[in-house]
Amino acid sequence: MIETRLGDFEEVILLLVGILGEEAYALKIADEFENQTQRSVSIGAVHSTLTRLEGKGFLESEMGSATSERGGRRKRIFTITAYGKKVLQNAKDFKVALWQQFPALSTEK
Amino acid sequence: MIETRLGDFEEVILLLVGILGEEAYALKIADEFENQTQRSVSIGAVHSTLTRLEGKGFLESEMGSATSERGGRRKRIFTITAYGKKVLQNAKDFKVALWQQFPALSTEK
DNA sequence: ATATTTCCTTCTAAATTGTAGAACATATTT
DNA sequence: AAATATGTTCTACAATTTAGAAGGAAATAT
Repeated sequence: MIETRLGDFEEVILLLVGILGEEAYALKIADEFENQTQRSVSIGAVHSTLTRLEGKGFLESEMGSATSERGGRRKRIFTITAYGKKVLQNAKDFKVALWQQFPALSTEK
Repeated sequence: MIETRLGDFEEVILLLVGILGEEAYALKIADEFENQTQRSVSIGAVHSTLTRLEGKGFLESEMGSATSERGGRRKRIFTITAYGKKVLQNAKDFKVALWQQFPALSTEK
C-alpha cells in the first residue's frame, strides 16, 4: 500500500518528467511547465521539488554527458521510477473516483 | 482566467464538500475522507483547510440549526460556490490533459 | 438538578511543500 | 580573454498540511 504523500506541484513535476522522457532536466521541465500552465515558475522551485521527489524515491537522476550546444553545463537527467509511476497511478485513480461522485463536474472534455 | 492555487489536500476537501451536499460539515468531511482514502486525518487539518477555502472564495458556510441528536454543538455547514466549482473543473481539465500525455498511466480504471 | 457523555468548533503550534532568485560552473562565440 | 548561453546548487521565506488540546452545548444518566 502506498503511503507517501504527493503534493500538488510535486505531482505535476513528476508527470512532466514522465512526459518529457529523455529530455527531463530542470530547465526544460520549467519551460514545459510554463507552456502547459500559462503560469511562470522559478527555476529554484523546480529544482527543489525534483530533489525532494528523488529523496522520496519517485525519481532517479544522473548527469548527462556534455552536448555540443552553446551553453556548457551538463544536464542532470531525471527518470521516473516504478514506484513513482505507482504513486501517480494511485493519485489518478483516487481523483477519478472522487470526480465520479460529484456530478457537477463535466465528465469529459 | 483562474489564478488561485489549489493545494492537493484542499482539492480533495473541496470535492468532498461537493459530494456531501447538505451534510458537509467538518467532522463528517473528516469521516468521509478516511472512508475514501484509508488514510487518517486530524480534525484540525480539515478545519483549517475549510477556513482557508472559504477565505479564497471557493466555499461559503453558515451555522446550521441545532438538531435533536445526542451531541449538542451546532454544525457549520459548507457549500461550494460557483467559483469553487470552476476551480475544480479547471484543475480537473488540467490533470486530464497531462495524463493523456503520459501513456504509462492506464487510461481508465 | 447535576454530572457525564457525545458531537462539534476554535485555537495554537510545528512539519512539509511551494516559491523565488542569487551564486556558481562550464562550454561556445566574438 | 571577455561576453554570452545553458544549467545546477544553495539560501531563505511563504503557504499548505498536519496534529491535537481547549472550549461549547445538547441529551442522557445518576
